[in-house]
Amino acid sequence: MDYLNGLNDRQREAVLHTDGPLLILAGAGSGKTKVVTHKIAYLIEEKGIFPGNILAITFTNKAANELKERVGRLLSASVDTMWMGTFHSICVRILRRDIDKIGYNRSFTIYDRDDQITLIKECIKEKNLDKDTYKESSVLAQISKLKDAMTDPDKFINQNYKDFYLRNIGELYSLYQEKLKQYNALDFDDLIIKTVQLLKSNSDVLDYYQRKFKYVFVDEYQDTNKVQYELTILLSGKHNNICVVGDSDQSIYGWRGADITNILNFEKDFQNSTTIMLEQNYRSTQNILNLANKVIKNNSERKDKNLWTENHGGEPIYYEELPDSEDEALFVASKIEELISQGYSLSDFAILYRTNAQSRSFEDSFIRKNIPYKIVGGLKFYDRKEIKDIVAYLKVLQNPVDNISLKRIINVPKRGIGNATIDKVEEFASETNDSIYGALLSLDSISDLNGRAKNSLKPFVDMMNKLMAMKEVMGVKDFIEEVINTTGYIRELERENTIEAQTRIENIKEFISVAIDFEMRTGESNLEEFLANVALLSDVDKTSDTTNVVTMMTVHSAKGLEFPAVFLVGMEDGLFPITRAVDNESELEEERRLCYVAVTRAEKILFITNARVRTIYGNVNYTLPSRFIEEMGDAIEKKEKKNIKEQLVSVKDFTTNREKAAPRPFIIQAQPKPQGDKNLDVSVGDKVKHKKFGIGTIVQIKDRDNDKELVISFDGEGLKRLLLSIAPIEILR
DNA sequence: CCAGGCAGATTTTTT
DNA sequence: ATCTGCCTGG
Repeated sequence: MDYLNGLNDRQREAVLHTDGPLLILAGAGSGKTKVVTHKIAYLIEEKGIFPGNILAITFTNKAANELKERVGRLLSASVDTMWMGTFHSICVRILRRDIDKIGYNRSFTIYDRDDQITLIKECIKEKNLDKDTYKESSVLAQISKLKDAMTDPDKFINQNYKDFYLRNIGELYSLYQEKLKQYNALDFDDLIIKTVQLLKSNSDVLDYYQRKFKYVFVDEYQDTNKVQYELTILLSGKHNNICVVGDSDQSIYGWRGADITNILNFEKDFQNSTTIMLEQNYRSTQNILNLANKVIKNNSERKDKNLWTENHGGEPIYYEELPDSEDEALFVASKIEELISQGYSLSDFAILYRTNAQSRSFEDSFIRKNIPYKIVGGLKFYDRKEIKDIVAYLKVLQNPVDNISLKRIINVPKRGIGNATIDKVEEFASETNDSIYGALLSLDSISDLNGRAKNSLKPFVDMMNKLMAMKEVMGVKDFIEEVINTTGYIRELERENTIEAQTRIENIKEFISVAIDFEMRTGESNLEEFLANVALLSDVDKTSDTTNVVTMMTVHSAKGLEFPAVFLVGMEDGLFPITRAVDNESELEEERRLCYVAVTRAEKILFITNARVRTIYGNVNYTLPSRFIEEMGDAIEKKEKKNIKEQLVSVKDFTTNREKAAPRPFIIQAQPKPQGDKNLDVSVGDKVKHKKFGIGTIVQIKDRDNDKELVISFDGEGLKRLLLSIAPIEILR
């Protein structure tokens, strides 16, 4: 088979350049996945490289699986021995083999964001620090930054000895790491850092991997951070056949420590490197590309490049300004219906927004219009309480010294083990330098505990011991079922007998099918592997491939994906770009890159919308269109604003005194409304008289554009939802 | 020990 | 607006 078929000159050059460092600057939609798959196939088939000598690092597991599948389709040989995965999953694989060489136990647990928060809370409490001054998320962010810079706690404390606040951050960092170690747990950052440490301190391990990985690929290189960069250098160090692919215009993870200079300095960092630019786009129409180019040109810190395509023209870019987010959602829903009647299918559409919270109004309108959809990210399956609980059980059973998980489930379902009891056990544990579970094993020697507490604890310990024994002889799926039965978790939910409990049970069943899936897919039935798999899933990975539905997600999640028709919604200053980026040039540039990513997801049709009024935290904000819309200029087709609700219910009186938007800085709090014909000054509790419903009491008031939506409880009629402007009511006062 | 009620924060993006 | 965590009374 000819692996060069169907490639353009540049792509071909990239495939053929196999030896030495190679940087592929791949614009959006320029066929980089094609290049990588063909290149790997070429290496294996034409150059006789063993798949086991190839390492490919991608941004999500889904991307890794796709890559593997696509390479597999090009080849006759099996690709199973090839290493493909995210930085995190690759590192877990390396660490499972050899982490004992740096003093951890190989059955380590991976802590996700929630576990991290619980852990840092524990640290803040233990150090007696004020939890308002040391907010968990902010402390964690700082720790993560320090880890990324490979600054160790002691060094940081010494550097900042005179600064009370920073010194405490350092102390917290130190304690946090200590506890992680004690609980035999690693957070996301640690997975990579510990791998780097392992490789640096054990030359035989390093040597093994350096020999093994003759060819190393890194995708989305613009979003790698410093530690990942270092790891890349270590792994590819011997053969030096490192091929990185990326696009600096699509670097959108700066806030997470991604370091754009990794890609900008590639040529300096790697001797004798070659750079290939892929600028021909195969995804989008000329109109879409023009728009994208026009926006990204406003960034000053970038290498100039220009995407071009042979798909001339195309549909114009549609732009629509709507009164509020509800209208925006209805507009999108009805446009989708319209396009479907023209032959599009549901899976062709994506709705992209800046923040997860925006999905709500779209969900509402889609449910109303009966359009099937799925949401990527946001309210995540794996974040549900019941799933976290089960996972916590599994984590403890696999790694009993994991105090964080143990404390989560020791009294779930309720078994009469209260906080006072747990505190006493924990105290005993720390005095004897043991884990909580270790302390529980010698229950009788904890003198502080009264008989009742011991009577509650004893059955728990026996149960856990029994489960640990069973774990050794059972497959993951069977074992999970055993856990939910033995612990009484399901029984408790069944007893509750509420709709909510029913949903939780469904979710647990879903989780079991995840386990079945895992066993089938990997042929593994090992709990450790399963847990690592669950912990390292990205949002994109976690979303089931429901086929024919509309997709909703944040722009971040959309990276690397493409859709025939894209709705880029909520394009308002203060939302996109987000407020905190508005007065910071480099953050604003990242927002602009984000906008660029959003626009370039579209193949054929792109709609851009914004809402004049957006409700945040339940209060009304007047907004201005995003500055990015200004920058798009004549590349978009601007139309007069339309009010869908006005078409449905004709509101005549309020079209004349439309509020003027406030001047920048853009989002301001709603002012008291000017009074119209009717007395707009109503409040909850006021009595009203309705022509048909009679006397009622206002129980709720919501701002609606220039109007107010009232919820009124009428005597004998129940609750009614009415618009103040048009409802035939008078206020009785 | 626990359930239910209230006050307060929360929302940028995530492996 | 919704969720979380803390406090109080049983």
